[in-house]
Amino acid sequence: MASKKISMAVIKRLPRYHRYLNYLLELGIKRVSSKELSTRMGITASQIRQDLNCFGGFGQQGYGYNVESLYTEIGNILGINKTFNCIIVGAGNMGQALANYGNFEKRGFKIIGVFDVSPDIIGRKIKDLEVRSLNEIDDFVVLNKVDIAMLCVPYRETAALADRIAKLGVRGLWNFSPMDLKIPYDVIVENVHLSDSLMVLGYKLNDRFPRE
Amino acid sequence: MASKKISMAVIKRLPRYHRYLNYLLELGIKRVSSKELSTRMGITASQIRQDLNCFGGFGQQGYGYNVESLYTEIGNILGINKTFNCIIVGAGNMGQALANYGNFEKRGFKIIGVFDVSPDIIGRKIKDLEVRSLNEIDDFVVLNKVDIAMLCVPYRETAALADRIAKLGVRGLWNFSPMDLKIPYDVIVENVHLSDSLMVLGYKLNDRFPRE
DNA sequence: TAGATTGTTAATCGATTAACAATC
DNA sequence: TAGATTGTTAATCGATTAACAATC
Repeated sequence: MASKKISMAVIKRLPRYHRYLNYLLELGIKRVSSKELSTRMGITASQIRQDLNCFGGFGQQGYGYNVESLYTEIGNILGINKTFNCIIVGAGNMGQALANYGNFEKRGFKIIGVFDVSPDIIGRKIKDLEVRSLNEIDDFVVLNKVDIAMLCVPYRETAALADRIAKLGVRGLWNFSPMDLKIPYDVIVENVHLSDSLMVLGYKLNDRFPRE
Repeated sequence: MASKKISMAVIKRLPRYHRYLNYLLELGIKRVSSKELSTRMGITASQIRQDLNCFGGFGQQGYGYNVESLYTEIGNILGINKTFNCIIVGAGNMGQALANYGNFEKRGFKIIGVFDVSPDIIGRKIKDLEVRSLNEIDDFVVLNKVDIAMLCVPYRETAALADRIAKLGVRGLWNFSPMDLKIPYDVIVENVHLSDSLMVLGYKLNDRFPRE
């Protein structure tokens, strides 16, 4: 599962394939051709075959793909069989939403700690985790080999906190602040820029349904 | 602001430009060249000029771009001077997070209603909005000319609700469920697939820091 | 004016699609 | 075997980058 040079365009489609295959699996469908998947997903069959072949020949001529094994394969490529230790930094609504969202755990993202600064929140339980003081974060990260920090703190605090956490050896940051983090450590940052997404929606709406 | 055929690649970069320009503005910087912006953003100067020229010549040879006016122009392109009436459907943690997040309002996305099914939540106040029963949603949407519905309901309920809401004339859906909505109405759907994003982070981590 | 930097065209690069031989 | 469908190569399309004349 090491690095060749798969393009990001391909990688970003993998979770979507994974979702669709999971859905087919739930429907009890055993095999699927690139053509059928193409119709369902609105992607060309060519692209599907091209994408899958980046990782190996999962299909069989004349038959198509076995849904279950393809699902498993893509899961493996995405590494959902491996576990990541995750912490949530900032237990506001967003942090709580993430903590309560069970789907991450299923995919190998285990939330082992939640941190906040507010005395009102510290000590409260979210699911089975007690919210800890941010003061404890440094020791916690080192002691528990935290892989990923999910940053749900206010804008102003994000940059400094990201830096502090990265310095401790966390390798991935999942950033919910509307800023692009620049960090002088070897860290992978994945952004969830909600307002960017909403603004794109706004643009499309104005474009499709012009006003005035 | 009607449709030519600007590529999505360009549109998706606009919010980012907007953010950076806002930042420069806050720093009190008056002018910026594509070269300088390039260094700051990690995008080639060529691309910046190419992108901006999709919408018109905002710059001036020998000078560069006026930060404030470029910021305004991009804001206009994104339509943040126009208002969208938005509702939040599902007042769980995610819905509450969105309701409490002030940044959307600033960009023209006005949240005018929050809906839920749970009797525990209906009637509670989030900011200045009382959570309404989902039963009222149909009348509310029509009466208040709702433009955008932000869908934060559980997976199982999303598809049916999206359909119901789209039928009422809502034009944009901001979907937080891990599924691709297929809706037989003229509606624009923008997805925030959090688990997809997290899985991509996972992939990058396994790729950059292989284990076992 | 000379220097800087845009707007824009042309060249390159990468990603998507088409086509088809291989093969189950 | 005949039909179906993959894996893969080649063709096309689109997006990014380079180059430079126009011009402030």
